[in-house]
Amino acid sequence: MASPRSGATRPGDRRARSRPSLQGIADLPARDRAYHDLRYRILTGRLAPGTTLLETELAALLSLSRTPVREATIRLAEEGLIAIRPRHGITVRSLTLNDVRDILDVLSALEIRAVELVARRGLARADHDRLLHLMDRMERATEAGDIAQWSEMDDDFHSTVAGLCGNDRLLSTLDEYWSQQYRPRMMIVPLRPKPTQSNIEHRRIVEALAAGDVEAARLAQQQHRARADRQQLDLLRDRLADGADRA
Amino acid sequence: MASPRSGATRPGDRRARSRPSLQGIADLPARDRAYHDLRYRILTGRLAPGTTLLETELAALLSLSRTPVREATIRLAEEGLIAIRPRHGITVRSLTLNDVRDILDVLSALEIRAVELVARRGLARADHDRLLHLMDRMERATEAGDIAQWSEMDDDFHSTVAGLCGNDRLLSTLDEYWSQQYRPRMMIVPLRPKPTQSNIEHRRIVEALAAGDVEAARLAQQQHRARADRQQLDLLRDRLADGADRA
DNA sequence: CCGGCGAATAACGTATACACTATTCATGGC
DNA sequence: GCCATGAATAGTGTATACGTTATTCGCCGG
Repeated sequence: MASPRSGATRPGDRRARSRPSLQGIADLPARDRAYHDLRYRILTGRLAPGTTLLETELAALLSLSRTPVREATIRLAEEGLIAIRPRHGITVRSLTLNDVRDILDVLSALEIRAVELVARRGLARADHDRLLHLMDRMERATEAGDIAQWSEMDDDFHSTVAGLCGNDRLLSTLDEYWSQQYRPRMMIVPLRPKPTQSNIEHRRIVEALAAGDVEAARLAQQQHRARADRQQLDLLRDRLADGADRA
Repeated sequence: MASPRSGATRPGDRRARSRPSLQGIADLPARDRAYHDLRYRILTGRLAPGTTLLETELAALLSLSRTPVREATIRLAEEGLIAIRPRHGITVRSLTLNDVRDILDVLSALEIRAVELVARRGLARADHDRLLHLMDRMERATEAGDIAQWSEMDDDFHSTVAGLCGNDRLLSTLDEYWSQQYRPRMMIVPLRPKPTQSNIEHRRIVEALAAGDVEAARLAQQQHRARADRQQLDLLRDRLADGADRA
């Protein structure tokens, strides 16, 4: 990513919301392999929230020495995925409902700004077509009741839009917060009702973008996120009601 | 900071926009001392933009071994203050006008969200009084033509407001971006005209906060930042016109 | 039986050592 | 004279070693 950050995130990836993956990290330095490997395990639940490991144990797990593992964990801690408590271990952070709310509050603010920037820059024909195509597919998935696939495409949609904003720092921070809400977001996929409202709102957003109407785009995105975030928090509350109070 | 980040930023500091300082870092671990020391030197210009040093040289400069210095530089690179180019050195980042624009675009989006949150939470009497007091002093400084002091209080004002938002992650990210624009902001202080318009806008913001009017607060903050950022970029462009094209 | 004090231990923070590789400089060929 | 090729070099990435200190466990006293 041509971002201000140093450590390569994923080579040649210009989009926020990179779905967890280990593609193409084989020849990266050990520190970056450790970072991506751990991030992947955390986001996919292979390292469950609450899991606590010592530096030495993590190093053994990854077959590395403590040095690159330390550097990776510092980065992951900065990004909010783990908590480092010296002599108590490195813990995969679990999130309370309030944590998720805070994360979404930042995420949505950033995404709104991204959409404003896209509207200001204008939408190229190819990008517009791509979004229209995506929305068609999302609507078909909705009718077919395939919420899981819809959810993936929803990520893709917002990621694609944000990716057009032209502000790498914004994308970088967006990606950081997106990572933080990835697990809770996945948790509630099976609970989602048919996202007909989201589909409508997506159309409104793209229309505003195509028209280059910054204010309309801001409003559409803001309302979309406000409603979607409220729904996500509600579903998460239900989900957390049976079980622990953390995700 | 009771933030998601691991490395102590400044012990017991609950505000964003911590003015560069080395208070109370004496007994922190070497890695954190290195981080704060370098950050301080960069923000205050003691390490000028473009300065390039090798890991070994930095370690010697700080009288530490490479390990804690490396960990500090990784963090500073993540925060956008330095660029690490292996075998070419660690360079204090200099910013183009476009960089500053990108930074301000993120910063203002975050600050707008912070203000919305404050409005939603409501303004305690003590905080309201404090802001009123600050605004009085800023207006007196304006009349007295003491722009430098006004600028400091302006930081204080926005920092205080943001600090009331109740979202530590937001504050953390806000602080990161605030650091990035600190130097360019300082550069143009001597060029600023009397900030009478800002003073008026501050009153509007606080009124909306006191009324708990989220939408009015958002609008007031948005307009304030849009105008102030535009002014800052204009002044910076002038400033950069005579000299290099980077800050 | 519980609580506090102290020694043992082990985890971490930092320093250092080592090996790899990118860069540079010099030499030789074109 | 310039470019390319190779060896020298030095900076970094990683491993490891070491010292400090927080935590834990056991023992003793209350």
